Amino acid sequence: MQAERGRESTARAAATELRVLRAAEAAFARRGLAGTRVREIALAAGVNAATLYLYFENKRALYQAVIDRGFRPIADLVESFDVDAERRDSVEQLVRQVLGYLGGRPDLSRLIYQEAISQGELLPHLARTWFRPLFERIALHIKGAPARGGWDEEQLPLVAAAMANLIFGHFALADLLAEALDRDPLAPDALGEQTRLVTELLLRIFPQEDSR
Amino acid sequence: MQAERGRESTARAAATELRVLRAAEAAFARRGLAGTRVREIALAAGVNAATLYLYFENKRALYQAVIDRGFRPIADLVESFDVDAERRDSVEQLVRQVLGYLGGRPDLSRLIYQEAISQGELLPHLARTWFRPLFERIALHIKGAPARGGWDEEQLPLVAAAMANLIFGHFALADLLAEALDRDPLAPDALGEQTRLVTELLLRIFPQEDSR
Amino acid sequence: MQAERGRESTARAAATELRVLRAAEAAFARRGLAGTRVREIALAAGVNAATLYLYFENKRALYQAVIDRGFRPIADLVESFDVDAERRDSVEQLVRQVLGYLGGRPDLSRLIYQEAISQGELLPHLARTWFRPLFERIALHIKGAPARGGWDEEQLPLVAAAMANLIFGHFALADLLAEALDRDPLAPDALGEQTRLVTELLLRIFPQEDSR
Amino acid sequence: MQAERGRESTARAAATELRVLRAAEAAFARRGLAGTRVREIALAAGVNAATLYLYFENKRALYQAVIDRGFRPIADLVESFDVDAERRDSVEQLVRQVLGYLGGRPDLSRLIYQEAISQGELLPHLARTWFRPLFERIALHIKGAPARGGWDEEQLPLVAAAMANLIFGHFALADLLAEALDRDPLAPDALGEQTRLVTELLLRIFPQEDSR
DNA sequence: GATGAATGAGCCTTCATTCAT
DNA sequence: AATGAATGAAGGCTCATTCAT
Repeated sequence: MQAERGRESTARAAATELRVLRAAEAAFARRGLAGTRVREIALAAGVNAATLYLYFENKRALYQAVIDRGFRPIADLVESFDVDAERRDSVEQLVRQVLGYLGGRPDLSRLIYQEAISQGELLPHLARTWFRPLFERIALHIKGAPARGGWDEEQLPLVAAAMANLIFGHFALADLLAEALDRDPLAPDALGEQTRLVTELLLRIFPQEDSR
Repeated sequence: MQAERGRESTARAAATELRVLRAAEAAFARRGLAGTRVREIALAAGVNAATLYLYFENKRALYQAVIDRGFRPIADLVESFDVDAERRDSVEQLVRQVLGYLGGRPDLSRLIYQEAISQGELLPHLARTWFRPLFERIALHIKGAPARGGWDEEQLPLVAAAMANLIFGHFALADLLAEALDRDPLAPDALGEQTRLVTELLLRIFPQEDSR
Repeated sequence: MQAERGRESTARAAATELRVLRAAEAAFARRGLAGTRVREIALAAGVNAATLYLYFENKRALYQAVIDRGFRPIADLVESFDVDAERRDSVEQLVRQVLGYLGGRPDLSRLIYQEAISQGELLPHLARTWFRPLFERIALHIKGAPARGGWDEEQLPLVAAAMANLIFGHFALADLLAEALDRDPLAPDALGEQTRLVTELLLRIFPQEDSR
Repeated sequence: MQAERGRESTARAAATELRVLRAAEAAFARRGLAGTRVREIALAAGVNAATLYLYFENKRALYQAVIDRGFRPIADLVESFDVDAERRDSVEQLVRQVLGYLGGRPDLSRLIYQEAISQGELLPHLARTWFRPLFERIALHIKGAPARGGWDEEQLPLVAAAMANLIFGHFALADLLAEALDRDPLAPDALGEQTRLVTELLLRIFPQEDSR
């Protein structure tokens, strides 16, 4: 009984924490750390504001937890990038995978821009432990391509950064694009087109003989 | 005398208003409307917080004024885009011009993402009066290119959006890139390289016979 | 248990709300809505200013609540006026009752003049739902008196108003009278005399054969 | 020239000061010292807020000046009360004179209640230098009447106070009465009736053989 | 585990007041 | 004489956070 109750209780606690994390992710992504109210997160999570403090020391700690939770999967994805995946199929598949994940959680892209723009305290950590490896991996990939796609070596980091902007920006700017294009950039068909578009762009950026 | 006195007085007021607008632009760009404290703007502008209210009805009105002031020049720039400017020189020159302007005021790019991400009230206005024409102009430009650069007609809007991300994202993410690349993306040499990069990308995206 | 806890909790909240209402009544009566500081109410109530907002939406709502709470008993009193109470005993008893109530809460009389003088938003409501019936009841009473006390029908409303001034003014002007008469008009003996005085005045205003 | 300019200037200054005093009287009467804003007085007077400080040291001094200016005529009126004026004509004439003056400046009555209710700093001064003599004079008048109108000596001060309430209250409560009676208590005909009413009341309060 | 009640700090805004012109 | 520009000090209200229950 005691044990079961503990288990139940633990399960309940975990569920509550998850609800809080989800609500916090959405709120922080939209309005940033300073612009988000604790009560608003609590309301969206369906709990009392005081309850948040059972799970997180304070608002900042919750923010940190949101970032950690949100970006671990992305770090894993980056880890799995296969540098040798040079055929078109592979590129398109990879793009589809990445866009698919980001499309399902557009708040992550928003968080990146939030952090970068507001010079959040987590920015250095984010930049070094995740973006730097990502850029290096892309640069490595380009280097492996025949004739480096025609880019100078010193241009490679900027090229990598441009690619990141291409991918994440689509989601971060989704609302702006929706308004300007009269179309929802997060709808499945739009995501499909965006996948084709990015794939095509990548191939133009890094032309590969064997993919033609 | 009377008139001059009035002019002097007006001049002082105008100078104060300008200082406030500049300080506000920097602050809003970084932390958004909700995240920015009025006192912090006042401090940065070197005036008392109460002084802000001599020039702007409230924080929101100041925000609006910042947006209006910041984006009018961009709107003018868009207006002056020459659709027939198809030679490489022209493209590079245009890119240099745009990046030069944005590089000097990176806060404008940040404001765009802030507004888009936080779904600000000015977003629809911004999207319709400025981004939509911009995208249409770009699409028109692509259409005029031989074989449309190989893009389907329905892809064109997304291509235009991608270009916007490419250009503005560089500035919005500047701090993140600085941290990840160990290099200041706003430094003159970096801007120069970015200009070359974007020009090259544009030419790959919209290949033009006479530029080869 | 659950219920009791809820009741306890509710009891504490109710006690706090009551302390706030009392403090607010005293402050508003003295300095009016605009002249009263929220912090000063909170201080008098022994709570933090933020606590007020747990119970009332804003200062105006608190003011409204004070008025509502304060005047309901008076409205009930008016309701219970017995038009046929014509004997001297009855008149004196009624006057004693009214003056007794008002003497215990002189802030209510002050609130009336505050509202009337400052043209508060609640004035029309107060005038129509409470004063108008009061005046009508008094006029009815006079009409029932032999020869109407000698007043013309069209004078009756003004006579009723004069009586109201006679009664409420004593409390509203209490501090002025204290200073001018070197005597506390709210002390029990002064209230006793005032009761005799008003009774006598009423009988002169509305002479009644059977009361002589 | 110089002198004339000075004279003109002085005349202009006096006119400005008067406009300010009038605007201040209206505002203070309605909302009291604490509830009245300096800017609002300035606006109503048609001058810049800074101009007020050319004529009055601060808001409190202006308030004092308003009180002084407003009540000097009343003090004079009290001074001129003729204790021996016992015939009905005389009483009615006096009442007409007082009500006429107060009816033309209802803000004075409002100021009295404001000061008394809010325990203003000027209250003791007002009470001792003006109300006390007024009450004494009335008491003296009553004493001189045959059989004192039937009042005990110790009741006389309260009787005098009641009379004051009767007279000033009509103007202080004017807005409330207007709403409750559907009639403007400050209109000429209403003032006429009120004069008759008060006269009649006075005669009942202080019956005089030779006036019958 | 969860919450209602409470609060100190701080936010946006307004106020009375000053001063250079 | 008059005012536009400016500000220190509140004023109303909200926020993140704590704690008894």
